[in-house]
Amino acid sequence: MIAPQPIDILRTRSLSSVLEGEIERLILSGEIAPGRKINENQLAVRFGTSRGPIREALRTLEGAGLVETIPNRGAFVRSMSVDEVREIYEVRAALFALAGRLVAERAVPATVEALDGFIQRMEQAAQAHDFESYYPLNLAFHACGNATLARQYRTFVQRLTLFRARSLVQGGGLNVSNREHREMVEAIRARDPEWAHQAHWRHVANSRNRLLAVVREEQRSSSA
Amino acid sequence: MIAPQPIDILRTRSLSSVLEGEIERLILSGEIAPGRKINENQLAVRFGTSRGPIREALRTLEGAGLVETIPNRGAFVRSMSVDEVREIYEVRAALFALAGRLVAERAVPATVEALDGFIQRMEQAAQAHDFESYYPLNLAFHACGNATLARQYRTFVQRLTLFRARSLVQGGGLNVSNREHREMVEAIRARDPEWAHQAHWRHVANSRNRLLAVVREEQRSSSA
DNA sequence: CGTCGCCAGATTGTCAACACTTTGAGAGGC
DNA sequence: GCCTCTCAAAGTGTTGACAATCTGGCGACG
Repeated sequence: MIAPQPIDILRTRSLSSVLEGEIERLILSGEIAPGRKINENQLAVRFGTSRGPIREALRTLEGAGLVETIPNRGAFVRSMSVDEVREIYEVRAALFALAGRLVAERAVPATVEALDGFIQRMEQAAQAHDFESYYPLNLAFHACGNATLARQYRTFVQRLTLFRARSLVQGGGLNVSNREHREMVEAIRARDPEWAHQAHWRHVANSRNRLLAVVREEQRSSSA
Repeated sequence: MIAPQPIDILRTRSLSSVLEGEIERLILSGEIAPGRKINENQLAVRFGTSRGPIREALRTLEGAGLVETIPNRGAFVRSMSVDEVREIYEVRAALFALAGRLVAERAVPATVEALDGFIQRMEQAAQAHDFESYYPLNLAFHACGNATLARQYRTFVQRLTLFRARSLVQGGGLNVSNREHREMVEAIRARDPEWAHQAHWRHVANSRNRLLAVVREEQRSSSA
């Protein structure tokens, strides 16, 4: 794979867009915890730039729902309440189900093959590492022929990592049943949009339930 | 109606957020046509500010999908292709259907009453003026109990106004069948989530078909 | 006559400085 | 001792200026 960096990186990427990715990484990795304040000056000296591009990057991240700004107080990493997580899962289920439906309608044999191969590797691997964000992004969404949908879905999944129990969101994938995966692929192979829709929807709903169950369990044990 | 401007407008709103709304208006009203370049300096002198806040506002609008920026070339009003419109309608249908489902699950009698009253006024009025964006925003979405969904849906509907045949998007509402409206409310009143889901989905799908039909008609007559 | 290279104007990207707001600590009064 | 007021430090909001890049037209050359 050839890196298209030497020219492009400075040609197509302005400083603020690079900073956007960099700050996003700081947030998603948890280096700046949810609820914490984001100091513009601090970031400016850290990245060796002025505050201008940083402010622009923060504005973009605000639109993506990763950051919340309070006038004259500054920017804060958004902290997700359980209710908000529930809301996001609702929307996510609808979007994922739509993707499943579209793939089932439009899938070519190569698509089904790719999905099959992926599922096999999934089942071989003991750890379904980060399946939640990997599977839909790289396969179903690339194949569904709706770039708008793919982009939208991405931001929603991103927001979930802001949930205070971040490890839970990713760790929840470990419990994911391979049966659900297989059913989704099966529905796509059968080119049954309605089935695919429901299978994908249920998968997200189940993921949500698994997560919320862990959260409840955690709360109970911490209050006990 | 009392204007809460004197204090609030400068207290809670930073200059860039005001500019964001102002530029958004310029774009949605068509004063700056899709595809046209947005000159930062020009806007700066027009609003009597510097370019900083304007650049921030443009970054926000870029995230909302109303503006597209090309490095070292500047910002352009996004122009929607027919394919993109089709994509947006697909996502919009899924989101609207979700709203319908949620309202049907959670509606209290007052909600159904409000919907009923609205439909009656709708049928009395000869012109279903701007129903497309009014109905869902003010009623279904406020009632569905998912603020994230409401916000998301709003940006999608906004983008549609960027479609070159903007008048079509709004004018399309004039042809809307009252039967579809009534069915949606009926499904909600019956508290039948699945029915509401499908009714809302079909409504958007039909809207899309009506719009695309007009577009095709337009193309045929212009090429003939 | 068409093409290429070059230059000036316009515009964006970035920076450093200024103005205003918030915050937190300490002095003073009750 | 507790509350309030004042004030300085920190940080955000905004500005104007500078550097880098793009655009369009002019002239030279093949």
